[in-house]
Amino acid sequence: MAKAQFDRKEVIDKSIGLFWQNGFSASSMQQVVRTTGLKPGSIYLAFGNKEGLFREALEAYAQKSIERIRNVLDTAPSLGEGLCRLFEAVVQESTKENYCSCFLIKTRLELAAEGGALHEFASAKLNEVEDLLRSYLEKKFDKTVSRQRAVSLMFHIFGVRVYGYQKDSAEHMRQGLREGLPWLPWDLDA
Amino acid sequence: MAKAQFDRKEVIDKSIGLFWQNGFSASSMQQVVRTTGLKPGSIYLAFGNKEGLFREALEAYAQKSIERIRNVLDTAPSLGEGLCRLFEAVVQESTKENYCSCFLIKTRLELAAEGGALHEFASAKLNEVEDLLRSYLEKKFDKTVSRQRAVSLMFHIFGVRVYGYQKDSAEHMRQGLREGLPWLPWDLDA
DNA sequence: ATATTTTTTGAGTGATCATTCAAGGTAATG
DNA sequence: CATTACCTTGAATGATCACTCAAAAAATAT
Repeated sequence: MAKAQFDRKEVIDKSIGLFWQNGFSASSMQQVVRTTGLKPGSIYLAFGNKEGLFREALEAYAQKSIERIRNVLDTAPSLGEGLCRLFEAVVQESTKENYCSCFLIKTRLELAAEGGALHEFASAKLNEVEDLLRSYLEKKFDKTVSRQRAVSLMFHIFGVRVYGYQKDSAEHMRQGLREGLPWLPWDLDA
Repeated sequence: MAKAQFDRKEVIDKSIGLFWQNGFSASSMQQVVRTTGLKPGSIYLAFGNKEGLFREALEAYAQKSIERIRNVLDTAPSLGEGLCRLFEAVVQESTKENYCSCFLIKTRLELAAEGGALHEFASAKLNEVEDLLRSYLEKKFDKTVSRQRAVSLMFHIFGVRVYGYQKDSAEHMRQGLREGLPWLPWDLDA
């Protein structure tokens, strides 16, 4: 039995880069071949088809994202400060050269029409993020407030992810976040 | 001189439907041919290429959207109530069967990578919406507050547009909007 | 009517799409 | 070493892509 000669994680990471930037439709398998260095046959044996590879890439991205949220919230001195740090990281990310918003959000929007598995998967993962945030909020607030604020947090995540394409908008976004999330300890976070 | 035999507005409207739902890359010119009933030659004579048609469709969508915002805000009994009505309309829209988010937002996300004219155009129009909202806010609030709240309104618009794909979430979204936009007169709007 | 100008038609272009597969290579097993 | 089992290779497939163009039709101008 010959084992796969390529590093699967590496291939997935490169695929995340490609699909995240260009989306599903605008990424061709020939680009995947160029990006990963694999030949078509190897890709199809390992991942089935374009959707299979995209799915694994999206899955890996989602897992990393959710882990990062958990990690930041678990290590911060308080929930509020953790949330502020998460938002600051998203704002920071939007200032980079090749800003790409969020892979999950882009997939949710791009692939909603065909109602396919990828759209469902992206939606499920975004819901998972909301549930996670709510579970953290429920440590400090009652259920009703927690649910409301979880939705509000998602609005602001989506908001920053879309707004972030505007150049030099980081400071405006920080102001907007303070306006909509006044219950977070923005000033402690210096 | 023969005049065009098709109704340009009608063709644009049908193209809006197609491109809004599927995006640029996932909409083929053959679908455009089927949707509009025009033959390829006529389309290319009238609009140049796929990007030209997409651009006109996006332009028409943006104009309609901005006009609608103006209209609602001008006819409402107060600015706050007008804004509430706008949000309620967006929430309502998300409950429909073939919900498609917002054509401008989808374009901004889909076509950011190539940095092309269409991404720039969508971004410019979204900025125009923000400027419009700010100009209305400045009638009631000072410049600083108006700018902050305009950003906050955009966050919530983007938020609802992305969140809206979740089924049966209208009531949750309304709660989330109250949470993040407490300065709006939600209860007067019954 | 006739001439002129513009539009419509729809088959056809070469390029690129996702995907396949037979042949050759490589590693573990007996 | 031989066999087995899996992997890689890369040219080839048919479909579909955006787009073109010469000829027919249609509408105005004279």
